[in-house]
Amino acid sequence: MLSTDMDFKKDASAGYLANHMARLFALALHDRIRPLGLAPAQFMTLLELWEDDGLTQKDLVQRLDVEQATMANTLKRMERDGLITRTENPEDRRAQLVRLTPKAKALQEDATSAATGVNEEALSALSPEERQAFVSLMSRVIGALQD
Amino acid sequence: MLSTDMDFKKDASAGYLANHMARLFALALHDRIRPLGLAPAQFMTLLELWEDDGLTQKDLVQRLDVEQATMANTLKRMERDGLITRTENPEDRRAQLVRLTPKAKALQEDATSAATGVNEEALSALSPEERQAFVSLMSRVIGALQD
DNA sequence: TAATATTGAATAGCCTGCTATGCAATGCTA
DNA sequence: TAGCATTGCATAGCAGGCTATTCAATATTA
Repeated sequence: MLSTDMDFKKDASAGYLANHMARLFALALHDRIRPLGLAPAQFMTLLELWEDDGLTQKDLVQRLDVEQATMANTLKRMERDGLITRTENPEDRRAQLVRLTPKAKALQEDATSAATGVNEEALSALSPEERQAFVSLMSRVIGALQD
Repeated sequence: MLSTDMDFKKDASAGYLANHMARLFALALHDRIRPLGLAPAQFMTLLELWEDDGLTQKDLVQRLDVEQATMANTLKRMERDGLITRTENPEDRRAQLVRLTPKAKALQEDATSAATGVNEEALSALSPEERQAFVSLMSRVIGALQD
């Protein structure tokens, strides 16, 4: 009996595994940062703003590689939740500067250690060399998919 | 200057990379199967039904590791799109048997080769040994996150 | 400089995750 | 067997992806 493309084994498929793994990561992160009043996409956005407060929506779109509409919705929820404010941009009246509230600044330590905890849990079964290799392989696959 | 958890580098974070990679996989798959009238979650569901037609919703939930409500919505869209029908289960009137339409059966070859193409594109920069290692590492990380 | 092109954001609409509820069918047990 | 617990699904509501569209502000250029 010939083997064809129709024999598709999801448990050996990189795409299937990537999706499953990402869902589990998101769930684990969600569990840990929910007590802080944060959702995963908000955390990712905060990572950039903790580093550089006062970015524009466009800056965030480029740094996080999501669509502009996705970021617009995330920022709307973050504004609703008191994590950011938007202030006028003196250089361009179309764009606004996204600024962290004191509440958002205060979350940095707890949120980053929650995320570090998720990574440690996920990688707990891997040796240091394997962890390094895993991150490197994912980066290369991301590169290949971005062409 | 002390290094703390507050120095969180997203490009070295397994969770961030997993999310980014999964989004790129999903986009690539979506592009390739859109002409077939399929969306990614529908394809995943079809993979199980091509293998075993006549599963229940509960079977699909267990095999694909998604929540029951998620699968209920996916099946609703698949029924709307003429990919499945639901027939009475003689053994349990609560559950129905999900059956493929001829249309869905006819998509198997094209859809699986589209997915195979995405995997090949994604892994194109990796050696055969690296591809093997990558799949194995993802499986182990999934296992660690499932506890 | 007036007309046109580009750019930054907002909005609408869809898919796919999730949690929380509720309901009907089935199973168990006192 | 009557009552309670469990199970299979549907639905509501939300987050966060996406595309497509629109609008106002800015930039370019004829």
